[in-house]
Amino acid sequence: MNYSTKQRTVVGKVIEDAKRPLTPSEILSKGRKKSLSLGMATVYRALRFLIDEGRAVLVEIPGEPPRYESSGRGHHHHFVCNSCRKVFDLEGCLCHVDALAPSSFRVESHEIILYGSCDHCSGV
Amino acid sequence: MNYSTKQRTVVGKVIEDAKRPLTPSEILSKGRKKSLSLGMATVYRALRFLIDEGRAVLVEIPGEPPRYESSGRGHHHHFVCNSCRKVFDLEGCLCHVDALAPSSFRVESHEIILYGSCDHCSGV
DNA sequence: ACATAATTGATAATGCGTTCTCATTTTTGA
DNA sequence: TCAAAAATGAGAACGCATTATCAATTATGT
Repeated sequence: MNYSTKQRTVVGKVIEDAKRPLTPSEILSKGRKKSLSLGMATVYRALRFLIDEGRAVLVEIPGEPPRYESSGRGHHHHFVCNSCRKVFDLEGCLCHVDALAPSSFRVESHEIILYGSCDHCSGV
Repeated sequence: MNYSTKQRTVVGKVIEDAKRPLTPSEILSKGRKKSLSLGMATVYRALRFLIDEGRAVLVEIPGEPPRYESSGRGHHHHFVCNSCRKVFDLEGCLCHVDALAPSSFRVESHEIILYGSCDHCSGV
């Protein structure tokens, strides 16, 4: 059970090498460059395994398709470029945002998402 | 063009009376209580008009269906209850979160979303 | 190398939210 | 009140991401 295959290795590498969260179809096309005739079903299956093993995490942005990134990047948040639609990792966090909730609410986690133009798109 | 109908009035009232962002199906069921045999297509059409007129705004939460709330509540953010899945408005904002982005990025807006248990669900 | 069990990939099927269709009803302005 | 234009609502159709199917391929342990 749970064989080690070329395809899963490729999907894992694509995610680890990426500097930003990727959509399943981005993972598919990057994986196909690294080699072989990778199928979409295999990408989804590999993602499930990677998440189960804790090697990848789901990154959800409102109005955007689900993306996946390597786990072990620590607590961080994301920047969405309104121009190229890419999602970037941000360093650090202002964790006292939890104080925004009324005291009768119990805060377990938070998300901060910035929107704007990335360096490439705003530099033009 | 653009008639004033009972159905649009009802959808507008449902959104204005709500203390939190509502999904289209929540709007449908609340609208049907207020009266009549409201249809889902009409809800979607009414939402389009309300948004075009600037009376309603779209609220998107990762992994959640789109919700709509009355505009004119000013700048604010949201709390998602992990238990009952309802979305609540939060007062205030820590707008210096924009500083999280690298200086080469141009920040245009931000979202802060807190997750946890609402007063009702955590009180049990 | 072998037998077994898991994986792959192309495609079909699914689920679900949203939009379209169109006959009927309602609003509007004259 | 009347004719024209718009809105309604039930259901069909659509788009799209994800999952299931299944024969063929590949990994695994002995």
